[in-house]
Amino acid sequence: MTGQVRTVDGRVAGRRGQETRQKLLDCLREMLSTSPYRDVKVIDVARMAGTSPATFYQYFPDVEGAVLEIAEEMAKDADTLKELVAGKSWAGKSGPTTSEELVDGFLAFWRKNDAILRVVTLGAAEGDKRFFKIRMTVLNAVAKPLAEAVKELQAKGQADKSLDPNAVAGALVSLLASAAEHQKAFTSWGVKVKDLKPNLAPLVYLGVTGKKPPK
Amino acid sequence: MTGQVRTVDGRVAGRRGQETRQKLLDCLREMLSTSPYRDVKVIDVARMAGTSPATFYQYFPDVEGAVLEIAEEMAKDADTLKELVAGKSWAGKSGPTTSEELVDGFLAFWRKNDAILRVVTLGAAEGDKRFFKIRMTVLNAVAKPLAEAVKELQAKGQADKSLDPNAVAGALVSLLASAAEHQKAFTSWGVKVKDLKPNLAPLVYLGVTGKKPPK
DNA sequence: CGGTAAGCTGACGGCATGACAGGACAAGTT
DNA sequence: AACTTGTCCTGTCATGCCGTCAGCTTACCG
Repeated sequence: MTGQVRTVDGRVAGRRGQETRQKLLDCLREMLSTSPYRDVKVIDVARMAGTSPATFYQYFPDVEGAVLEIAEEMAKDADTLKELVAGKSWAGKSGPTTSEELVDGFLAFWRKNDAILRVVTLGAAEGDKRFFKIRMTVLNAVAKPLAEAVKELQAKGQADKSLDPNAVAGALVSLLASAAEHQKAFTSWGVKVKDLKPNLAPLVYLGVTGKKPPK
Repeated sequence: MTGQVRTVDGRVAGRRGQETRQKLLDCLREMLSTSPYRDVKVIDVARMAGTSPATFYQYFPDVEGAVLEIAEEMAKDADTLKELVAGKSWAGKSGPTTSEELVDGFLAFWRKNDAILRVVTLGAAEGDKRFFKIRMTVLNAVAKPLAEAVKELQAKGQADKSLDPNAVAGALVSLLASAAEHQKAFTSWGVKVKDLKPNLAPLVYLGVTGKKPPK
């Protein structure tokens, strides 16, 4: 099914090898969250994992390759984000609740993976297709069901039909991603972290339904 | 007034020196837009500028230092973004126009400086205060006047007072920044680049005024 | 024309990269 | 216990970039 884990030179990795490999990934992850991406060196990761640079190169072609690995793992995890929107109702009083839970869940996910997402975001912005794809996987977990919700509301005549559902959903997800990545910016605008959710949620509701949230 | 340009070892740069310095900055800028940030090396920049690495280190402490220089230049330029919002009306038919011009102007600015902004965004996300400050300067050029506009509308009773004007303005600017940086994502959602403006503008209008744009 | 400061680079030690061959190790076989 | 086999790790090496310095060249000025 899933091809076995292999070393760069084609050998199949056994139990011990996979452990080392995993430890390297863990250390890299740790490294990414403590130092600037540009300064992450193979030798530091190897040292932290109690092994040598040569070992690192047995399992990964370079730092980027290992980062991609971590990112793909995270992308799988992003599947759980779907639940935040799929099957939820935007009608009546439950609408604002749906919106709040979406904002909350999304911010939590981003915060949990912020270091790796930073690198993914950069890679995607730089035009790297592999990183772009991973970023889309994460965003789509929310954007796709969100676009569906908008479509449904439009069909029922409860939302502005002149807007492209995909564009609206995409914009809202972009907003959430940006807000999550740069929470500090909001702090400097005088918006406390705990006020982020109550302020973003109405905007999401507004975007999806096109009308003010009911009190 | 503005302290003269100085080399790393304290000498004042003369005409010729400033030219070399500028050429290095130009080449670095070029480099940033063609290769991943992580792979930009001093030696490549120097080679492109027809000089030696040692010369680079005369004018800049490292790559990051030079990038900061470029970014600060751009931040000054961002002052023009203020005109997009300051003194503009959100009432009646002019509201949607204001919104469209804002989206258009902002996207254009971002596109023009996308390479350097990518790095600034990364630096800010990584917690580097210098990059964070520069990013805030750019965003504030739009966010500050936008927050003022929201405040005014709230005072006139034309907008929802339960929302924090700073939060709303910040969120909208974040949205624009994210959309600008990841236009490709929208393409992959089936939203063409030329459809970006007509789809983002109503959202901005909606966020600022809290109501649907008039036809 | 000589003095002074600016401007540039060759050269160097130091460190990261990336490849390889060979030794250590675990587990099963005879 | 000796042997075999395949996995796993590392010492070592060539290469290339980093960042610094001494020293050479160039420009300007009295």
